[in-house]
Amino acid sequence: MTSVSTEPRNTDGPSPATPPTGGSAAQRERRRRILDATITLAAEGGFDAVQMRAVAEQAEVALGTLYRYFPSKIHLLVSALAREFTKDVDRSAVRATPGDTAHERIMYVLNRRTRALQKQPKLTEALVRAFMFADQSVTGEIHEVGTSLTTVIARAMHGTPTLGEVTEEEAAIIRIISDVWLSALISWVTGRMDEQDVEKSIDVAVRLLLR
Amino acid sequence: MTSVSTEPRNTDGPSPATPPTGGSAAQRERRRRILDATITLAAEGGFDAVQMRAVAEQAEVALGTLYRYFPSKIHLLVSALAREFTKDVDRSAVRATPGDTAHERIMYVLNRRTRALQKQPKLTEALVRAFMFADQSVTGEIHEVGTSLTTVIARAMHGTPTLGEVTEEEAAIIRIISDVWLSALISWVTGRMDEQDVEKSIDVAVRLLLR
DNA sequence: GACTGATGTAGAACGTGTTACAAGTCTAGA
DNA sequence: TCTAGACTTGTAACACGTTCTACATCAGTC
Repeated sequence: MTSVSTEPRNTDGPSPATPPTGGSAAQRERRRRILDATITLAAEGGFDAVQMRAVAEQAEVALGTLYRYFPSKIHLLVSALAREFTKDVDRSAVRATPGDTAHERIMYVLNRRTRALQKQPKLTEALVRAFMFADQSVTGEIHEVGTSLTTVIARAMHGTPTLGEVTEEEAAIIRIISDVWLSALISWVTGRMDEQDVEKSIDVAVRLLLR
Repeated sequence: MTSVSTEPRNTDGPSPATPPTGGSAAQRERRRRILDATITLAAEGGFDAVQMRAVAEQAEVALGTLYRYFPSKIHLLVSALAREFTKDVDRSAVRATPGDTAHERIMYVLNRRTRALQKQPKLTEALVRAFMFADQSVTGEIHEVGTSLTTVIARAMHGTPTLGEVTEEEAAIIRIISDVWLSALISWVTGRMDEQDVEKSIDVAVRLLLR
């Protein structure tokens, strides 16, 4: 039912016309309201419920303004995902991850995040689908999400909030784990895996990669 | 610009109202024409160019008929992908994969397929995006694609066209390789990786998993 | 205080996926 | 052959992402 733009657009500037930190206080406030509305609607009804008119109305901005801030529905949802993930990264910087081995720590971090997402299936569906559908014009936001994820995994791998050097090999392993995690998440969102399958598949991947 | 349904629909029957092999000769012929038109349009203009009205026109069926055969654009594209992959599996069954080690054979198979896809970037974009965006209602077609992929990798791993027993561990490794491959393909489609990155990332994953 | 350019608002308009409907056509079985 | 039912067709209508237009507001400058 819902439509989704797939054409690159807004090619003359950075993807979010209003980046997270720039602009006046009123603008940052509008941006926050828009993302809040997005999360609320997505949590209630998933991807399809995030309708641009509904977001605009709930955030109390005009439709044109919404599009000025986020040039497409996909940008909007991926930006929302990036904001959520960034919160998580900040939290993970505060204290060491529990667990005696890299395997345990990585599983701890990923399972915690997985379970948090699974508590809000509609929201997760909306965010993950948007992430996967994103095209070239969303590169910036996608990259932000990817960075958050690898940072958190790298911290868990080393067991310290401060991030030391990461070797080539470790970086490769982390990327693969991210891929498996995202893949599992999609499978879960689309009903092809249940909660246990997700944890299991990540566990196997981590075990195979860290041996 | 393009719209994509994300609601489950056609919930009272199997996803493709007309499965690949059933129906009259005329129906199989119509199905073939529809998928051919889909591939042609996708190869020319990617996901956005696969417009349902255009597919119907080129396949010389009515729009309603198109929807009777494929209940949504996503079903249509994923079915097209499944058909292409199935062809590949059939081919891989004919002769042994070249290469002295499992690593070499897997890389041979995946690289060959990757390069084939990269020769038709628009087509690949359309098929991969549809695959990733697919929701619950497309489970059947998705599963078909997944099976093709794992079969081909399993054959390459063993080096024989006939498929012997696959251990739990091997199955897990194959799934992870599939995940990495699909992930890399998406990154390539969306311009976040180039050809070499794709091959490299798969090579690293296979090396780490088979050591 | 008036001007100007950027920003925001309200709402219409457009394109494409999807659905609905009325009428024609084909097929199996009596 | 005739008929019931399934299948096709052609076309209109609808929903929602996206774009466009005309006007209002606001911040900074003279």
